[in-house]
Amino acid sequence: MDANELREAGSVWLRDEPARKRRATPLSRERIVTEAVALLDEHGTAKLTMRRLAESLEVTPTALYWHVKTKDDVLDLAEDHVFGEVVLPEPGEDWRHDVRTLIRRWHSAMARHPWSTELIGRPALGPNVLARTEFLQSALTRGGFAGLELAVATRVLANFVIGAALTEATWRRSGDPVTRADARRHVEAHRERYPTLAASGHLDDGRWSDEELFDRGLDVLLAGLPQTVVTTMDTATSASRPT
Amino acid sequence: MDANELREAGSVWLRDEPARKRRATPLSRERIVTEAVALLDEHGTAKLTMRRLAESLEVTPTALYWHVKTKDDVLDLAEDHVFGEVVLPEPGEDWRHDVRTLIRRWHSAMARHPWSTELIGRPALGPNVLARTEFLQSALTRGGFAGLELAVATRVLANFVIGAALTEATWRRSGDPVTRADARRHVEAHRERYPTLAASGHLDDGRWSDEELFDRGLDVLLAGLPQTVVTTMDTATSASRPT
DNA sequence: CGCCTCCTTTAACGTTGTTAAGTTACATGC
DNA sequence: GCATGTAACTTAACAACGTTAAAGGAGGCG
Repeated sequence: MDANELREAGSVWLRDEPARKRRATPLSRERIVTEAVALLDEHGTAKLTMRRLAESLEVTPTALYWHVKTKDDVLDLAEDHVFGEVVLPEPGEDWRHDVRTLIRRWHSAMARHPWSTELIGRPALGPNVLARTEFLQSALTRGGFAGLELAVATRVLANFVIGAALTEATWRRSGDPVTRADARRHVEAHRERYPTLAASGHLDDGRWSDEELFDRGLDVLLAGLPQTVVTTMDTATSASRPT
Repeated sequence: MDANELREAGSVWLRDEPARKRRATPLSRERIVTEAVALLDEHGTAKLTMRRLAESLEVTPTALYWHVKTKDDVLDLAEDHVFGEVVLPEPGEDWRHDVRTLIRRWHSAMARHPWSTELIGRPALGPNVLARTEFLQSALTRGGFAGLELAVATRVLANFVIGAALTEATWRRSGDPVTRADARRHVEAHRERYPTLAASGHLDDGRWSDEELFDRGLDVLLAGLPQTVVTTMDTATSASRPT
């Protein structure tokens, strides 16, 4: 900024020498992603621009484009980075345990980076995503799932994690200003329209922690999965099928 | 565009009279939202700009700002519009049936407008969203859920719908170009890294329809919900709790 | 010394959301 | 029937954004 002014206004002697081109630690795809994640953690997706990202890296915006084709690339890489944070458990003898800890770690990784929920809409076929799916499916396979049941189980679990992360992020975001209190007041003002909602305290804050709700929800899923092999004779009474 | 050229170049007589300001059907918040939804359906979120929206309504971009405070307002309204499309079932005697049809309709509404999954991150406390939550909670209450269990059940179901809609939208989007085939080829090229994935055909296309996977998943959820009242003595053995 | 490749900068383009200030059409009060 | 006011819209402009084209310097190699 002021460096620019100097360069234009002053005489030769006052100008600082041209910024050296070879950086001490040159830019790299990895450094870009790391910094992007940091910025996203701090300010969210809306505030991440190529210019700000470049500024944080002390580089011109256009320098990024040598390492990365487009901004979407950065976002894709950042998203995959989140999945890279979930370390896969050592497969044990209890597949339920494995599934459970994987799901928990996955969930907590997304909770650590709430912006990842906004980015998950984009085609996610990065290596870390695939590795995680592989682990999940292999654990379920060990549990006796196959074919359609395997596909259903995979999706149920994945959908739950993603939905939970998204819900919680939204919940937390709308809790910042008066929005939350507003909604609660709105519900109570129209009690006749939302009787159950008003009574259940659905909008109340710390009534139950996200973690507890998530864990109990995971219990529900695992209890509902048809247990064809490991435990026979159980909840196999797949619910009735009304239309 | 050419109207502009005329106005500048030609003499007074060649200029067309200034566009009359009072439109036949004046702009309104509702018309804006309707048009926005149509554009979103057609081109997705990335292509929706205030200028394009204005153009479709045959109005100057800035005209929108009289009816709406910001672009985010438009998106919020569009999102709530989607929820408005899911008609609440008539509460019957079978709460499971009610829950099931509500969840199904909710899911299909989001599937009809895939862009809604990208927008669901934003604080969603619109009237239609609240009405839907009220219905869901009241049905569950009739089913005997209360307190923590009610909260858990609500979240599990909501998370499932949201996660499913998002997953399916992503899946469909990444199926457009060669991306999907690329991923499959990548998995098969590294078979040693993804043995289960390669064997299960997780990336295969129409192996099972989204609808079937969703319905079966819903079965799992309903089967797993603790049935405290309707059916006693069941899955209450909440699974083990490893860390 | 000259050349080549890697990495970065300077400059610029078109597009975006949004604001400020006008301008017109119509309703109303007198 | 005329001024006045308000609702609805336009013109003009801004800063910020993603991205491209072109140039230029640093270091390695001949």
